[in-house]
Order: sequence, then structure tokens, then C-alpha cells
Amino acid sequence: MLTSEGSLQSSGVITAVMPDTQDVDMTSWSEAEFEEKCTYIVKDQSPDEDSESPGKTRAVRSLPRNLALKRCPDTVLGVTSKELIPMGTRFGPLVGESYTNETLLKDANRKYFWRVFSGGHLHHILDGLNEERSNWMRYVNPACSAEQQNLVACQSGLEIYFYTIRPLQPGQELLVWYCPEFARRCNYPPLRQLVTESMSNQAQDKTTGKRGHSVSEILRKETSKSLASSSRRPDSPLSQTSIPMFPLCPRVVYPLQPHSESIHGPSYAPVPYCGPPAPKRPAVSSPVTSHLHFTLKHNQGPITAKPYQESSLPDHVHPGLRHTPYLLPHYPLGLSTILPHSYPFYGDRLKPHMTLSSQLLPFDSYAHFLHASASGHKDLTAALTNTKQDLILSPTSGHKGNKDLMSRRTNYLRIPNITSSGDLRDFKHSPTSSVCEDFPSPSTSTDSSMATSLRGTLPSLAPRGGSPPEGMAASSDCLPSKPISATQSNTEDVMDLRKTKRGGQTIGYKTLSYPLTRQNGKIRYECNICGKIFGQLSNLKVHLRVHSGERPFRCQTCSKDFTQLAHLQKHYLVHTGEKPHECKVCHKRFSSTSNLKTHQRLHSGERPYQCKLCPARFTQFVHLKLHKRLHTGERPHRCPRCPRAYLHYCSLQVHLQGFCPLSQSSPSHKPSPEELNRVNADIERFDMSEAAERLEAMAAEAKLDKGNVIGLIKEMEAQTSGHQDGAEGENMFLKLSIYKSAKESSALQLHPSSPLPLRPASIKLELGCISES
DNA sequence: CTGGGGAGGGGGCCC
DNA sequence: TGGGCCCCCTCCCCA
Repeated sequence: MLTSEGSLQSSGVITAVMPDTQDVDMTSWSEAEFEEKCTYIVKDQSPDEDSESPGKTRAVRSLPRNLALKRCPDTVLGVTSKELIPMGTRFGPLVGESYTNETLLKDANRKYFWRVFSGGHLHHILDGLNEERSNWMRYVNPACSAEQQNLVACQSGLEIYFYTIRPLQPGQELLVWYCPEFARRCNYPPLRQLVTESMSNQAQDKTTGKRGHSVSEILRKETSKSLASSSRRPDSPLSQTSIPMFPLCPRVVYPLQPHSESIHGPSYAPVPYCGPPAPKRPAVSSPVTSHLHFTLKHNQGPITAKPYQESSLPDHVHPGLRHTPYLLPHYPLGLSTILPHSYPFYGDRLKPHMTLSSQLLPFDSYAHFLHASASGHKDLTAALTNTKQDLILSPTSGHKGNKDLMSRRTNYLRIPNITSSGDLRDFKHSPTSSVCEDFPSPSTSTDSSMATSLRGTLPSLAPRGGSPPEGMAASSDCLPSKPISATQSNTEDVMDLRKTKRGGQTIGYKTLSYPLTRQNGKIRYECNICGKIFGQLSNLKVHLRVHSGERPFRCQTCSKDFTQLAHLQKHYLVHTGEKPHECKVCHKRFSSTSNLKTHQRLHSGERPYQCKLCPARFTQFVHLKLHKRLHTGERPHRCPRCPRAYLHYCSLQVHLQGFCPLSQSSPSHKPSPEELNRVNADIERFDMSEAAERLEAMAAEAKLDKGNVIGLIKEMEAQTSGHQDGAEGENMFLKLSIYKSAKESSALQLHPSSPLPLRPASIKLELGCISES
């Protein structure tokens, strides 16, 4: 049993298991665990792609296709799932405007603030207020109870992601709360803590007879006022005026220091107490309480630890308001009891170091979860982090994970311990759980199918403990037929839960619906995870392994797993040393045609990867990519008046000759703002082109004459054709400017003693410019 | 920093 | 429909 859970229980937190909680409490996972274990990644739709919806905001356009917006009727009230979404699915990252201490306005609307930390300090704030600068995640309502919560917010790097901690049923609303680490950084209590303390405070109120003007009462009043006055989104114009009603304000910054407006301040808690559970703090006035009063009094805007929007919504649209007694207005009262050291249940065991082996495939963790469930583990984390060596699942030994899991998972699950479908029921998940579709497990198959799989398929199943949903049918049992395939050694009593089939039909992804479209009479198969289109269903099926994590083909020599047999076959050459592909020129041999082809470029002289900023060419793309880093440094030639900066001095000169929007000079030709933008875009393109490079090099070599410049300009023009709209007069102006700047460049940068070479060494010129500036 | 090679992953096409 | 083959891309390592 995970000790943290015990702490949770000892702290009086409700541990009621909802029907679909899957026997595992992902809410206590660390951010690293989420990042490592979660398998499905749902990316935003590219807001640029959705050109068919010109009226939609960027935030709306970014909505993944498996989600829907809850509207009433024009206002977005929340986000729901359009289809079954498995637990362990990652959404994000959160997109919003970034603020630092320097750029954050004091009176900023903080309703959509998310704090991003780095190195233990607040790094910046992501603000989802602006719908044209944020993504759909701004619409996700916060959960108002641990039971309702189905998403956790985690920070990974400097990004914020939402992970599903339980399967989302079609039509179910997404409700998010912080993961424990994130909450702790923000000084927010875990959701359960909030609810519990809210309850206890309520109880205390009843028993002791409340004094007037409690925070909760004030909040309640404010909330009821807000609800009465407007049933509208918090970002509606009207509600904007009521920002101070902090229960309405989600995701606000919750500073510990009442008077600190700095986002860099000591705004996160010190390392929490990790010893035995401390007695719960009485729900009496505390610094935070007074801070709440202070905030109210001074009308400074939202102070709440709860990213909650419900009170800004009509009552009828938020199930939390209807079904839970733990209404938002109570949350801040719960907060009043919370201090950094009041989190006894945050032990080291919940910290990120408690992660699986990096070798562990995402789905291994899910398999662990299944096994943990089967062996009575209520918490996957405990199973995953148990340091004991026994990987064999048995009802008595329980599941033990360790770093050697990958290489040892052939012993993953021994059948004798699960002998009947009746046994399986013991760890069966809720029948209402939808996870069976995507995370097939003993509990998710029907009893009969499970029994069938147990009794009938065991010997033939390859030991793919790490493989994912059995829907991914790539049967590893095909391997034995191949000389290079995995053998059955040590696996005969091993089953792969995810290989089970239902009535001969594989289950898992296959049971999900896939959007089918036709193009030129041919069916196009679309991946409902990432939206990729395939012309053949088999291609889609193979592709789905990318998302599921299934790697059905195992190398028996080194236990590496692959998604495709061909990959395994190719890999096996590593062990055999076979190099079937020979270069006909030098007779050197290669294991793959790709590598041979790359090699043959050495003989042919082909260098297909050219740097756009210098003449350097490469035989491999990776070399170009490395090379490009040389150019990606700070642009050395900065405009002294506006933020523009250029790689080349001559480009800056062109920009300065009448095209700087902030220039004080008054050129004879005063371009309009549109012209300015267009010309500056052309200058940008010129700056990035080889023409600028050559021009500057020629200038440096004092070889500039009008003919050369015109030629270069023509080259530049060709490169930028299609962007100039035939504005001949303007182009001529630009050409002349370039010519003029090139001459100045020549005058200023001429180094007769060390003429700058035009070719490859020009990279060094660029570096020289950077270092000098 | 560049260049060469090894290896793995994703996907398309064909049987 | 699933498997096999092939190609391209990418990353990593090392000289």
C-alpha cells in the first residue's frame, strides 16, 4: 500500500472509490510519473489548419478532434469528450500569453493564470485569457471534487499538460485539478484536501455557531451575488468588471505574501513536512485567512487556490454545482487552514525521483497497473516503485517492479495464479469502466473472453508484457516462425493480458470508431488520435501502435521490442553482424539500404542538404541541423530604434533607410504601415538568403560594383518573388536601398588585409559578427 | 565543428 | 486483410 495513501487516509481524506477509478489513484502520481507513464498524446489541432471556421477563435480552433465544446449557446461553458478517451492520455501543452514579473500588469485579469515554475521559483505565468493567444485548455473547468476530477495538470519542462486520470466517457466533461506537486508549488491544496477541509469547516460552523464575516460567508455572498447578477463566463465583458469576486476566478496566482505582487517572490512553499502525519490544523483564522480578507478589502482581485469557474457558469451547466455539496465558495475557507507545512502526506515517495526505469515503456506501467490491481495493490505507484525483485505476479507476493523490468517481463504474469474467470472478477474493474476498450485487461474483457484467453491462448502468446492493448493484433506468435524471431523460451506459462481476444475478435483500438472519408473513390482511414490519414487500414493499424505503445516484436537476444517485424529483422543484423548491402564503388558493406544510400553520396558528391544561410552543404540532414545551430544565435545587427535584428549588416542598412517604423528620419518616400511591413518582410527574406551572404562577402572583399549588386538583387528578387505584389516602384526603392547599403557595408566592413572568402568560411564570418556584437 | 556510419522508427506500396 | 519489403527520416556515436 502506498504510504502516501495511508497518509491521505489518516488525514481524513475521503477515499471513496468511484466506479471508474480503476483501482488506481493517479492523483498522487508525480509529474515525472505522468510524463513517463502516460501513453496517449493528443495534440491540439493546428489553429491555422482550420480555415473553414473563420469566426472561431484560436482557442476554439485548437480543440482536438476527440473533444467538443460545451456551449450555451454562443458561450463556451466547458469541454467534453466526444468519444472514449483512455486514462493516461495527455493533452496540451497549455497555450497562453506569457508574463514575467516585469511584464505582468498589476491589475491583470488573473482568471486564466497558470503558474510555471523553474528551479523552485516561479518562472513565468501563462495566461489563457486571450482566446486568440491561448488554446482550448482555457475552457476546461476545474474539478470541484476528487470524484469528479478526471484530469490533472502537470508541469513538464516549462509546459503545462493535462493528463486523464480516468477514462473519459463520450459526453463527459473534462474537469481538471493540479497534480500534488504542482499544487504544492502553487501552495494549492490537493483537491481532496480542499474538499475535506471544506467539509470539516462546514461541520465546525454548524457545531460551534459561526462568527460573522467568515471568509466562507463572504465568499458565499460574493458568489451568490455573482450568480444572481450574471450567469456568464468569467471572461465576458460583464464579468470582467466583477473580477474581485474571487470565487469566480480560476487559476489565479495565490501569493503567500499578502502584499507581494511579484511573481518571483517567495510564492511557493518550502519543502513540506515529510514526517508522520501532523495533526490537522484547526480551521481557525490564519495568515491566509487574513490575507483573504485583505484581498477582499482591497479589492485586488482574485485570491483563491481553486481554479474554479463554476460560479461564473449557469447553475444548470455544471454538474459539480448540482451534485456535490462541496461548492466552490467553501474552497477558500479550506484554504484558510492551509500552510506549507500542513501537508504531511507529501512525502518523498511522491517526488519525481520515484520514477520507473527509463527503459520502461509507457504501457509497461499500465501493465503494472493491471497487475497491481490484480494483486490487490490499490495504488499503482506502490507497485511501480516497489524495490523488491520478484516480478512474478502472484496473489501472495504482489507485484514488484524494478529497473530490470524490460528484460525480465517474460515473467510478468504467471498463469497459475489466475486460474479462473472467477479469480479475474476479483480484480475486475468497474463494468462501467470504459478502459476495457483501450486498456484491455483481465477485468475489461468479458469473463468468458478472459477465461478463453487464459485457458486457450496462453501458450501461444509471446511474452509481451510491455505491449499495449490487445487490439493491436500484431501477434508476436508469428515470431517463432522466423529464424530471427523471439523464441518461446521461458514463456510458456506466460500470458500477455493485452493479447486477449473477445470472441476471436481483437479488442482495443479496433473497437474504437475511426473517421472514414473518401477521396477519389478511395477510402481514407484517419487516426482518431492524431488525425493522420492512411490509404490502407493495415497501415493505420500499424500506425496505431505508435500511440498505444505496442511493440509486438521482440528480439530474443537483447529483449528489445519493435513495432514492426521488419524493424526486428533489421535489428537482428546487429547481432548477426550481417551486412547485406554493398557499395559497388568501395565494396564497403552496410546493414541497411538507407545507410548505404547515405554512404553512396560520398562517391557521387551529392550533398542534398544545403544551409540557407551560407553555402555549406551536407550529405546528411543531421549535419545540416547541427550546422544550423551556428546561425541560430542572436542576430548581431540590431536596429537601434525598433526590435528588428538582422544577420547581415547590409540588411540592417536597408531597414534603416526608411523602413524602420520608429525611425525619426523623414525619407523622401514615406511608406505606409502596410508597405513598411511588406518591405521589412522582404528585407527579412533577403537577410536569410544566400544573396545577402554573398553581398556582404563581396562588400567585404571590396569587389562591389553596380553590376554585381543588381545581379544579387535579381537573385534576391527571385527568392522573394510572389511576395512583392508587383509593386515595382517599391521594389526599385528596396533595390536601391540594398545597393546603397551594400556600398556602405563595403565601406564599413572592408578588411583588405583579410578578405573574407565567399564559400564555407562565410559561416565563420557570421560567427565573427555574433561574437563581436 | 564536420563527416561518416550505425541503428531505430514511421509509413507507403505490393502481394 | 495482414504481412513483407522498402524507403525515408532521425538520432546517436565516434573519429
